[in-house]
Amino acid sequence: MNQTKTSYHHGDLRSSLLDVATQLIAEGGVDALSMRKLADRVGVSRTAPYHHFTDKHALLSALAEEGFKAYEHSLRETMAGVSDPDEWLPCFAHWYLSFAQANPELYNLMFGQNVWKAGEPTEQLKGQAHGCFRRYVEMVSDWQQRGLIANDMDPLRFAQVSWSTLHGMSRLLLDGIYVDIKHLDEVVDLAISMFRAAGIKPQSTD
Amino acid sequence: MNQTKTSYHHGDLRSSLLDVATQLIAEGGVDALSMRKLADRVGVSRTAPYHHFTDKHALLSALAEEGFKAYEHSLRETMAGVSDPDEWLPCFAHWYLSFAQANPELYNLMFGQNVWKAGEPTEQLKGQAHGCFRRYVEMVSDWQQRGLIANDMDPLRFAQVSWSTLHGMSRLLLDGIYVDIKHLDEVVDLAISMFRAAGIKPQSTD
DNA sequence: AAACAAACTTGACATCGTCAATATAAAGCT
DNA sequence: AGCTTTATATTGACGATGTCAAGTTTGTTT
Repeated sequence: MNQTKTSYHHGDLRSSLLDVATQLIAEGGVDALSMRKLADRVGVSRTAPYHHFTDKHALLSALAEEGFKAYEHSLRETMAGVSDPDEWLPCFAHWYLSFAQANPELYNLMFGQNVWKAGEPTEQLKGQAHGCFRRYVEMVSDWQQRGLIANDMDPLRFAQVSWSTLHGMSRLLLDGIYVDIKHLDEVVDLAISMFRAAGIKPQSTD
Repeated sequence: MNQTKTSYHHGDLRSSLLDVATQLIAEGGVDALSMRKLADRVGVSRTAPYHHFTDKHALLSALAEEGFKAYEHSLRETMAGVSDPDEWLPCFAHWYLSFAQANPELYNLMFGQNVWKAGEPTEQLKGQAHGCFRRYVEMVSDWQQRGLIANDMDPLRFAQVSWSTLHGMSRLLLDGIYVDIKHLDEVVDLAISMFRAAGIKPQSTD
């Protein structure tokens, strides 16, 4: 499993880099990842990684891509185990926050400025992220057709708002602004009930 | 207005540093702010800033604190101009996103990992942030008493969820994940209607 | 005037991302 | 087989960064 690294050519540097990078990030956050330390850990010279990633930014993007794959895989696996349609929405919401909590650094990478703002995001990455979101919109449409949420809303808009809610909660949590993790489930539950109530008109006067 | 800087002692370094730092950040983001460049720009040696801020982190925290003051000031000013209670909630929501958009780098600082995760946040900063949130919870309570939103919800929980929504939208926008700024108002409007519908039970079978 | 503390400076160090030039190994062609 | 090309890895170097340590200048207190 480990690299033999007796020869000049490593043989499988690219994936080794990604592995060790994940490990380094898990140990001390994204800031703890430096190209030099990474190369050192893999057992290769400082600049060797640059033959596989043009940039540090490119490396991070690649990690984010893997994150999106893990995201979809985990999502699919979780949802597959839920047969009761009434549980789909709450299940998704709770799963989303669990995922963020379980992979905080990965989540940061996937949705952080690191990858999206500084230096244009890869086409591949953009595609993957958009794919994730598009699939979510489809889920929303499905929920609407099944009457789980109001169907007089633009599914895209509803997806945008609800995603924002989950993303915002995740961020507040991961960034350490929201320290009160004990009542997280309650917060998520209220969010879910708000999603369900969406589209219902409050009893108006006319 | 500009520093005279003929003497050895600057006289008002601390605030000059904050001013120029704000300027530098406005020019090229937080990443464009380096202690050395900052000192240089102010016309002082590299390490002079360290007599006023123990850390780069401390500097950023101080900036974030100013951000929170600006936040409250802007909020107060905006809300003061709205007499119709029905407009309070939508007004707040739209204002929130305007603020984030108008001061992207400041917003990043106020709610970003820079200040909250890496290196413990100052007590002062924590106090200010919590104060902001506490006041928001009070606003929510007020809305409930006026019947603008359902009053059978824990105001704290509602505040947490709605803040998450607004924060999440802001982040997606600022981080460049949400590119479609054209329809932002529509998204905010749906969020508002969801806030209003919250607490109302969907017509159930029993 | 002397002592002290605050504000500021220069010098230095380790770390970082990354370019250029070079060396080595593997693969392809004749 | 040898020769060439291409992919891969290395060392050296540069400029930038955050920040410590030791010294210098100024203002303040006694």
